[in-house]
Amino acid sequence: MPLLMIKDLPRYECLLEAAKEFPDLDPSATEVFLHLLRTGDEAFRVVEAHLASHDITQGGFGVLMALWGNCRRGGGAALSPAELAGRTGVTRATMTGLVDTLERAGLVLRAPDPHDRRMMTVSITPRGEKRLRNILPDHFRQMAWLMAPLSENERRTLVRLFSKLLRRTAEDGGRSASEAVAAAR
Amino acid sequence: MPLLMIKDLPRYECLLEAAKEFPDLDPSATEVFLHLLRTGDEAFRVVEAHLASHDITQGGFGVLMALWGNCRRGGGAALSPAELAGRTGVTRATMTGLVDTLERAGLVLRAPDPHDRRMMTVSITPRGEKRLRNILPDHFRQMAWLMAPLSENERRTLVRLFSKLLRRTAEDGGRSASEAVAAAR
DNA sequence: CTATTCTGGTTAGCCTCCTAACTATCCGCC
DNA sequence: GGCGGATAGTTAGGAGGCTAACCAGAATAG
Repeated sequence: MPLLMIKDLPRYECLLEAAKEFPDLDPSATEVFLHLLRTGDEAFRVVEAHLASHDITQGGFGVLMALWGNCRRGGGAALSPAELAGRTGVTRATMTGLVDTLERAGLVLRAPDPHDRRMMTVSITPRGEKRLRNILPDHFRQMAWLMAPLSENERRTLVRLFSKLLRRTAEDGGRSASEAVAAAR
Repeated sequence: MPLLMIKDLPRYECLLEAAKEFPDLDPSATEVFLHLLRTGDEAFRVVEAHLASHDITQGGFGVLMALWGNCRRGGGAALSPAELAGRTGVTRATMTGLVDTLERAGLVLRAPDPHDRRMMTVSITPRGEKRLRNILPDHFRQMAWLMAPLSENERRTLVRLFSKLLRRTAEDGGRSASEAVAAAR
């Protein structure tokens, strides 16, 4: 999510002033929105840099985690590309490319599904699992380091507020947020 | 920031269990981290979709906002690509491509700098400004809609906690977070 | 049992983003 | 005044993301 808007977040007074010209501008909403995107982006870049030092991308890491997690919780050792795409929030076409890359690196294996000849199964290789176990401890430490400034109470608060926002984006099923905004006029 | 980890955030009990195997895993830190990335991603996608309906990308929008904002606050009507790259948090190489696209669409104009022949100046065209004024009201409404579930108090809290996290990622100047993590072992 | 429709994976083409290298220009220093 | 280092913009090459279109196989309708 690089390049969200501007790197230096505007001061609140600037937002108040801009709101005079744009009556639709809600200063506090804008401020928290910009902070959210900026903070998410920063956190994302930190872990992305860490993963890059282990020669793996965010996308590849997500796929490996999905496979490994599924395996560990007894869901079977393999998943179809469509299932992986659904779990990682990416299109099937993108998943093809990700699995290509991972397969080239020997971290993952593609095999035809014996029951349905349209389907493939993707499974993590021992090498992929080893790579993952190599990355994870640092990865966890990094998340802990990033969140260290927050007390347990503050963390609970954040999760609660995030959940509120996630319900917002998830709500109104087929109706997109744009439509909802348009309808509110 | 698409594909951050997994679409369905793990339940807290799962994190507690995983922490038994990985002593470095801080369950509450992991939980808030995942929620942060997920929420940021959702919010990002919402506005991205809205901007796409106006035939503009996040990157292009950021550039236009930087130019327009700079102009409005009396900083002059034009900025150099390097300056734009700095403000939007993108590399100079990326900015070349973004300005290319915007120039093709007639929203922006490139001109040589009269004082320094290495430099270019990028300025927003009337058409670009018109496009922006066309987008902004909906854009502001969208941010307000997304943040509507939060009270003013909750918004203040969020901004305060985000600021804490931003200080964390910005701190330790040259030293990267990875190194800090490594040093903490 | 055939025809239509649906579904899974891939391909093609585009955009954004990156790093690394290159070119042109400016600047400071001897 | 000229030479080396810094700086601005671009180019080249790669990866990830998307949509749209395609093809093979499966499911369903009649």
